[in-house]
Amino acid sequence: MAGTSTRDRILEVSLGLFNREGIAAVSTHRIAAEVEISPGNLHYHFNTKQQIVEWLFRRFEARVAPCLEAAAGVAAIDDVWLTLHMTFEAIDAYRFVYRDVAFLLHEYPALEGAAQALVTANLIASRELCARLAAAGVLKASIEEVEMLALQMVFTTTCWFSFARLTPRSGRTDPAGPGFAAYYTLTLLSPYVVGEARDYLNYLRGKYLR
Amino acid sequence: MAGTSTRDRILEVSLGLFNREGIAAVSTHRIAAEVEISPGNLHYHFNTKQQIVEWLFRRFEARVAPCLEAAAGVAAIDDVWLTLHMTFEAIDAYRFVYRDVAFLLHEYPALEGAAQALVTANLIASRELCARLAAAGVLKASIEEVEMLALQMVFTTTCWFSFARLTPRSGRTDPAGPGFAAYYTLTLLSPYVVGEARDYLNYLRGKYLR
DNA sequence: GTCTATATGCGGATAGAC
DNA sequence: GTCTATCCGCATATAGAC
Repeated sequence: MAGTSTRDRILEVSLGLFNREGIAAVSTHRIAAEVEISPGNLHYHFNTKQQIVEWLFRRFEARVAPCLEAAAGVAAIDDVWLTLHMTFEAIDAYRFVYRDVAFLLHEYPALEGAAQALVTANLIASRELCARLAAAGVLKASIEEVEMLALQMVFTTTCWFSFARLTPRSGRTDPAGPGFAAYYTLTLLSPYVVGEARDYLNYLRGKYLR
Repeated sequence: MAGTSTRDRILEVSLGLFNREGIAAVSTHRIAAEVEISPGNLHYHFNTKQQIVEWLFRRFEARVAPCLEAAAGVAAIDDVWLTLHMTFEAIDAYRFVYRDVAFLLHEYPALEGAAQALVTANLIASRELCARLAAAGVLKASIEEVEMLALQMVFTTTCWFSFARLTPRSGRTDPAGPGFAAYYTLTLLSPYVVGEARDYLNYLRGKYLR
């Protein structure tokens, strides 16, 4: 963090603030103060707040892309486990994006297309993941069931952290962490998993519950 | 709408604007203009914007309560169908609440407890719904599976409409409507439903798909 | 209950010196 | 690249007449 450019520090700090408090609640003055530069200097690097948001969004896309690639290449339950973890960690790192999506898209309409494209890409990758598992005999599901499973997975990756904020932190398992999110998603798959793969899946799920 | 009091008209109009554009994007001036009264008059009825939001939130709670009661009293697939419809219509009518939850709770911390309580109540009702279906032999699921099913149902009712906004409107089925939301939720249940109840459930699901 | 007029503050963005 | 100082506009909230 010491040798990084001011520009990068602005992005880092903005990301942290946006994730914690939401885009709407964080002013450019606030960002400048946190980076320990003047508002004028902030403006030198990014003319508008929107530009900061858009840069962070692009970084988010770049961070998610390999997750989708990994998802589309899955062949066994183990890969699913790995993929889910990658994906949830990426989304958690940029949770400001889905934190208040409606607000984000309303305020920055330019992102609407990109956001929908991301969900669509996610949907395609998840569909592919399910189809491959079905082809490998790990999953037993009709075309329609695969379609719905993919939808369930994308819905979960997109919205889980928003939801987790509303659930009471009960005991050991924290639903707001990537671990529980992955556990939840594996559970969606479980009714359709057959044979010994199912035992292994349940073993993995058990590990999350501790 | 003609004979209603100014106070009620303010709430009605605010609800509409909040649902459509989000709380953050709607100013009190805007509300006053839409109701066709002066900002000063608006202030006479509600001292702060927060008061409007809190009143609407209480109305939302009142609207949801009977849905939870109905859910906890379910005994057959038909009742699930009815309950889901009621619930999604209620949430759709007050969709501003979950539209940008994080923002809502950050801006109006007083609502945080109430919002979490609502989710908890929803969780209890959904758990009861699943347990009753299991007892009636409609559902075959372990305790842990019932727990996860309930969680899935609550997650869906809470976040579905936020997510639907991100999906491309493809052809006939509009994922942003209460109908598709109910269809989606029934699908979550389906792997655990046994016997002729399953056929009936699939028949119901088919109706949504047209 | 309803209005007009206004106070107050904050957030985004800019100008211009160093 | 970085600063200080400042403008502009909007949103919340208020004062006081009718």
